Amino acid sequence: MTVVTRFAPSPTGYLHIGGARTALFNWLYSRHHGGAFHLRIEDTDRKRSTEQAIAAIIEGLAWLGLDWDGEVVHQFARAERHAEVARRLLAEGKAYYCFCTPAELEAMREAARAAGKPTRYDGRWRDRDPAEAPKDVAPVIRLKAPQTGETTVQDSVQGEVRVANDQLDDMVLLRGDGTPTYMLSVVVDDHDMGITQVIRGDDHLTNTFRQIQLYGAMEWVQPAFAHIPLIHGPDGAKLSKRHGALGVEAYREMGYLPEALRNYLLRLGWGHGDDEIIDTARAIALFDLDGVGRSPSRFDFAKLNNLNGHYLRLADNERLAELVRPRIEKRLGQSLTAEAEARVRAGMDGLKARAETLEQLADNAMFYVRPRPLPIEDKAAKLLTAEARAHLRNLLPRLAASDWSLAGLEATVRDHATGQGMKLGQIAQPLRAALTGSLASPGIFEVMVILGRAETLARIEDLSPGKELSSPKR
RNA sequence: GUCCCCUUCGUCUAGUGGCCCAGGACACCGCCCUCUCACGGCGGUAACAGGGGUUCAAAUCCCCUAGGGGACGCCA
Repeated sequence: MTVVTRFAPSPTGYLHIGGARTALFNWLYSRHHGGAFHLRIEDTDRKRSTEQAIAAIIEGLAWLGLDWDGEVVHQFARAERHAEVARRLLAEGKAYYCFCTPAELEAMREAARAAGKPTRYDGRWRDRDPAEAPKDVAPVIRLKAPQTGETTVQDSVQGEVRVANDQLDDMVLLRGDGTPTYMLSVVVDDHDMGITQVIRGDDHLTNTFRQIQLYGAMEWVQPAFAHIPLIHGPDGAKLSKRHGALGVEAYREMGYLPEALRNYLLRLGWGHGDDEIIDTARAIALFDLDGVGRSPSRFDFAKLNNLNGHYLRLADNERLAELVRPRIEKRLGQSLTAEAEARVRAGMDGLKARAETLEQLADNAMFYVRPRPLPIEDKAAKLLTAEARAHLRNLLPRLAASDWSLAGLEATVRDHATGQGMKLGQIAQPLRAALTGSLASPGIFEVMVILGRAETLARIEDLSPGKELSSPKR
């Protein structure tokens, strides 16, 4: 049987990180099995669904590189089909009208809770004559669910889970205004779309029992289910905006690469032996449901950062230059000159080796593009004592005459240091402070080569007596 | 409250009765490399929630307790 999966978010907000992982697992599963992956927007809640949310979900998936097959299915557009199923159930006596008002239901739940009983609908209209119906209440249609026996889910992740049918009440299929509920819509759509494997968050596990009852009533074959554990925040509580429940676009803004996020999300809740670094091609080859764990996992930025650093080092320099340019320009407050941009490109190998995110990459690249006089960080300024500056001034004529290459500059500076009875570090560090304004940077000879002779000499001359140190603008 | 699920280093996980006085990765700490910072290499600290069983043998099977999570809508 061909595998067909789907990702079915409700467009009431951004594509959050848990949804992204659910989408990834569905995508990987279908790709692994050579099947299809569909995107269905569950917009049956008209009040909360927005176009912006739909756009955010689609953009998020596209950025993550998760492509779907066929057209996007908008659930609400299929409302008439869903209603038709409800009416059929009604005609077959497998569903019934319920004339309870919301207030009445609320009172019912209130009373049950107070009595310490489960807060379920009591089925008061299940066998009642509709002739007794109040005239001013638009009825809902409820499923006449089995009241004895039990319902079992064979879950590909959680195993066999069973619940007594008397724990489940008669769910609403069609609302008073004639629109279908989520429970009805998912089942009908999953059936009509030929979904073979439903992979979704664990929070849907208990819904599954009711959905299985609906499959039973319609005499449809049910798909296989896989409920993956939820993602929690660093403190173990449900993921909230505080920790990592941000939209994927937020991760994009923080400077993460989609391939890094994919790898991170894959390993969150899924494992394959000792493998950690798994690119997408390998993920497709390896992914299967038996590798999915059963317990919730916590979101850990430290690990994401590490992984992102790994993929940053692997990334193409041209691509990184494009990605980092707007971040640099934002810091600079103006567009990059062609010369500045050329420096960033030339220095990319050295820069990307020292960054974990594009934001850090941009921070670290600033010394290449800032106009003179270069702002000097406090710690770097402290290193530029009068004595250190004197050493740098003495070096000036030799630099002016040096061969301007990695090897040539190193030879020049080493020779100078030795001549002064100093270690290389004693001159290299002040040099670094003067040229980058910082105590940490790419190799100093690489920096000099990329900066060029004129700029290098000028930055050193900026430190001459009488010239004030420029402090960093924050 | 009712029902369901989960529980191995701080975190993500490997482990499906003997190969485990528990392996890998991130983080952390040392050392090496070294012009700094990273990278890389080497080493270290650190876990089977607790208690009962079953078995020659349990992280692995069973029961109980505790803790955590999820679901109980005319939301999805």
